[in-house]
Amino acid sequence: MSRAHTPIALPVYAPMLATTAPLPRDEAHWAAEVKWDGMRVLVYAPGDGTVHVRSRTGAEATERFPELVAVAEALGEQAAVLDGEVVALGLNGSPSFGALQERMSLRRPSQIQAARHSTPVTLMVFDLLNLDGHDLTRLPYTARRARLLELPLDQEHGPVRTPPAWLGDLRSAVEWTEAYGIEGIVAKRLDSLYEPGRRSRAWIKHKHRQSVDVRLGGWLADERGRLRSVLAGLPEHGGLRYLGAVGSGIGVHEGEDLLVLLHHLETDVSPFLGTPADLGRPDSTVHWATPALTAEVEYQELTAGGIFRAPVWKGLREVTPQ
DNA sequence: TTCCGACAGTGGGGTCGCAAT
DNA sequence: ATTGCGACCCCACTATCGGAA
Repeated sequence: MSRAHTPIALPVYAPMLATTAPLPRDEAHWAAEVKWDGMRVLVYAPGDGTVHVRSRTGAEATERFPELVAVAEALGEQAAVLDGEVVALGLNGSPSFGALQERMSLRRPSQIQAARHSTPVTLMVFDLLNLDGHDLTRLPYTARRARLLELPLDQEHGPVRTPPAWLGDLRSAVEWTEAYGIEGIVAKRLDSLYEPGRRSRAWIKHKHRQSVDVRLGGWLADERGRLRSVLAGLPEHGGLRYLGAVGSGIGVHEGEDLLVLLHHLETDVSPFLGTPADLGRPDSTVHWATPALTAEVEYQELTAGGIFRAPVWKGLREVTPQ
């Protein structure tokens, strides 16, 4: 079978990060890629048949995704450092972060082996940082992409993909990803270099986020009584269906104002249908409120349990109906 | 002087796996 | 057998500080 080859020394890289910002107008100078909803990884293949996988923060992740040895098998003696995202496909065939979470959290080898079949993962490769020991980060995006696409990574039925990018057409990318229910896109400047460890403006992420008007049925306070987050829900069957706690986006001043309003509405009984389980940190105190306040909340998606993922407070609505 | 960029800290949802109960 | 909690993953945002523009 495959002979062991001499590994090539590969430098350790930190992944380049994207900035959240409005999409650029000079589309011709940009490419768009799908923003995969999974786990960011750098894959080091030194050319000796092995791979090393590291997470965004540099944590060792090789054992968690044993199927990624496919990278080494595809490359043979070639050495490379790849940047990509590990995703798991849900029942509908599109990437499911929930499905991936179970995979990436597994640590015991026996559990991982069992999960390889029930929850297979795919590596979506989008950048090439090093080839045969030669650093490519100083090459522009288009050149790195060209070198990447020359590699025999994308094999039929394999766990490794090199998805195509839209060149000079961000609008199509936005429409396509929107239509397919994909998280969003990352726009990348065609002439940009790879900036390891930096959150660069040469990469701009654009997400399709949801927005909803919720009722406030309570809040979580810290030890000193200050507002940590508000408990949101939607009216249903005479009560509130719990949607989650929202804290991000509430400024200090706004939080103080909000707390005054909520105190006037405080009640002893929960307005939520059933008791929301696992409310916040243990050192938070729970307060219930008559759900008279309406607010706008933005979020990424609902989890399998029907709870906000990445909720952000947008503000109180002027008028509360009813 | 003003405007970033980096960093630390805060808020959220979630999983596993080990230690304490 | 349960429960608590620390590690890690994902995410958005706030506040601050120092240096570049």
